[in-house]
Amino acid sequence: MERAPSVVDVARVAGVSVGTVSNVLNRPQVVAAATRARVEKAIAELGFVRNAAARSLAAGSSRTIAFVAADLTNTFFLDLARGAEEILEKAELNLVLANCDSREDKQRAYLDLFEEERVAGLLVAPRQDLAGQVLGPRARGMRVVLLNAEPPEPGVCSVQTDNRAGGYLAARHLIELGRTRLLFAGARRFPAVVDRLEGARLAVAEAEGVTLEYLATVGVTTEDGRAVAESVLARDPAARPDGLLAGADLLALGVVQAAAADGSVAIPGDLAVVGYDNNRESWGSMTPLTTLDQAGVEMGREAARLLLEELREPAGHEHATVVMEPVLVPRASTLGHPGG
Amino acid sequence: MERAPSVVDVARVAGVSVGTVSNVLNRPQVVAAATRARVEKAIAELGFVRNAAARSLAAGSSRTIAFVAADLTNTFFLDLARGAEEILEKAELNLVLANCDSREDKQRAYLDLFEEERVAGLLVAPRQDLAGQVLGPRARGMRVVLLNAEPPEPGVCSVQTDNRAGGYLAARHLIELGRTRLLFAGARRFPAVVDRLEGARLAVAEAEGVTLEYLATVGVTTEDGRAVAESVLARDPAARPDGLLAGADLLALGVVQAAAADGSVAIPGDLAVVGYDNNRESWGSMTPLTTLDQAGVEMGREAARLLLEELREPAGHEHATVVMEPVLVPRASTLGHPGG
DNA sequence: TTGAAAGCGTTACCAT
DNA sequence: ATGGTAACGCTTTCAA
Repeated sequence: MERAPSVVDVARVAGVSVGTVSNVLNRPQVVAAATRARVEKAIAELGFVRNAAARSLAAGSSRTIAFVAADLTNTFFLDLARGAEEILEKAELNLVLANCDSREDKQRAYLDLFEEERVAGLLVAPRQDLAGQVLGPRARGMRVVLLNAEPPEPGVCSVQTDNRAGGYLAARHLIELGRTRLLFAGARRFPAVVDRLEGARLAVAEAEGVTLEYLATVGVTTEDGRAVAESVLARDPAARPDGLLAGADLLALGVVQAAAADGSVAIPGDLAVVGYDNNRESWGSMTPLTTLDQAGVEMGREAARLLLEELREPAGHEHATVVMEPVLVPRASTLGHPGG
Repeated sequence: MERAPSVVDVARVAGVSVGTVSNVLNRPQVVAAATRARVEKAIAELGFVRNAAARSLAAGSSRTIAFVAADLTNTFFLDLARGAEEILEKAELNLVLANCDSREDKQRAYLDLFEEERVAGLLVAPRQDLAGQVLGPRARGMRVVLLNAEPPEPGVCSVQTDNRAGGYLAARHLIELGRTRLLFAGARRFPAVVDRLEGARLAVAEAEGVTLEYLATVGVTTEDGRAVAESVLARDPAARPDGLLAGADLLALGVVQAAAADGSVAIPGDLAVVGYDNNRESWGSMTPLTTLDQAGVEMGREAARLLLEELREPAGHEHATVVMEPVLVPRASTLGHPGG
């Protein structure tokens, strides 16, 4: 356990030069079969493992991509990671993950870390109000693709979903079900939430006799959802909404849970609820949630493709913003029980 | 964007030697305030960012720890990561994550990757039947601590939960509620599941007139749970169990979902269900799940502490196996509705 | 307190 | 097809 064996040890044991060892490692075709065998034998005997640090230092480039995610507990982010991994794997690139836990300081720290590590590229699904943090690394030459966030300035690739369309679809769905008093709950500090609200407004404007109200929440957690339910339940029954658009699934889940616990508001009977995210964490919901699916895996794939493109042609690369359409997944929280 | 500025650029601009630059980076106390200021100014001007590869190559040690997880979609693993991060952060160590998606090849690949990267240490929460994969890296001198898995051989630290105790607690809980026909469902290829079953057997042996039956499943997913429900529903009502011990929460969740969809078996009325994991993904369950919580965050902390210890005293380090006690979290799937 | 120079383990290039 | 050698960017002696 002295010191890990290096290429020079391998070279010595195999009776060849270090250049040849490097060749069997990187361009096996150019080395004679017999020599290659000797080198491979030496590698096995010594238990030699390449030193990636030395490698990327000498080669001037790393083979790993980092994915910095705002919150990995939301399965949407993990779907993004999976999609990206799938594409990167084919390009023989590795993907490592970092979880920022929705904390500004962690996001900053991980971005710094990966910049120091000179990873080949950065996939960043930031806390939406903190997308600007990628500007520094970008300016210093890092390749970065943003996911699920508005590019803070042109010239950075991104993959987003059309949140306005999502909001529109959600509202339309409720309107088509005959709901007329809609309530949108969410935290305006998230740009995505603002867009969804706008989309919902659009759908309401197109309809006759439908109203839309906005209820501000602190965040978009289950707890925030319970607060929304409380606020709704506190109202005179006649003044209650009959359709709820939640800024996120967890928020919707909180509402559904609290409503069930209280018992005086039936879902979807009295109140139809639409979430957003298709977060697996809410899949087990008492009343399966109608939601907007953002096709996370496909977004991740797309982001990885964009990044690969930028890596391959650093020069003639067109910065693109890919916008994907969310799709409505109707379930019991608006449709009622499967049997009915 | 030519070439990133290096310490020698900084040194030139600041009018000092590279050694001095390195000193302000690593041992700021030893350099005169004035010089330090000049260097810091140069660093800011140039937008210098340390190269971690060069750093760990020269210093012979990295400042990052990798966490290789079998399946990050299970929030338990993310809790482990959080706990570890909390401790490592204080030691100025970074934590990067890798998701193996329960795939043997990915787990292998990530272990290889991090060994090549010469990370300072490895935290591995493997697929339980693949804990042996850490043996290679260990033998070559990597510091590794296993989480949630039996050490494949003595001499490797690990943090586990007492699965027998968990199984025992789960069964005892059902027995105390008066259930007498217990069914344990799970996949025996997971050592943890086997232990839980054993624990359950123990509790049953202590009780009068209680029977325990084992039902093999393919895995421990929601889908497997639905299959379990199907199998139970196919039986003559008199031959059905009245208490179910599931090998994991998702499995339990599937049972609950399928039972609700069918409607002929009330939970917990006809069948009380206990899960295992306290997986957040099942928190929204129609019937909140009674489960065993494994204190993931604390396990993560403990693993990180063990790893730090091993890093600090490579020599006189005692390999430890820390076993933590799971705690029963009783909820509606065994107790019935909160109001009743 | 600062400078000079020797590595760290690999790749890449130029000879051979 | 193979060998020799100069980088890569940093840390770490050791002297001054």
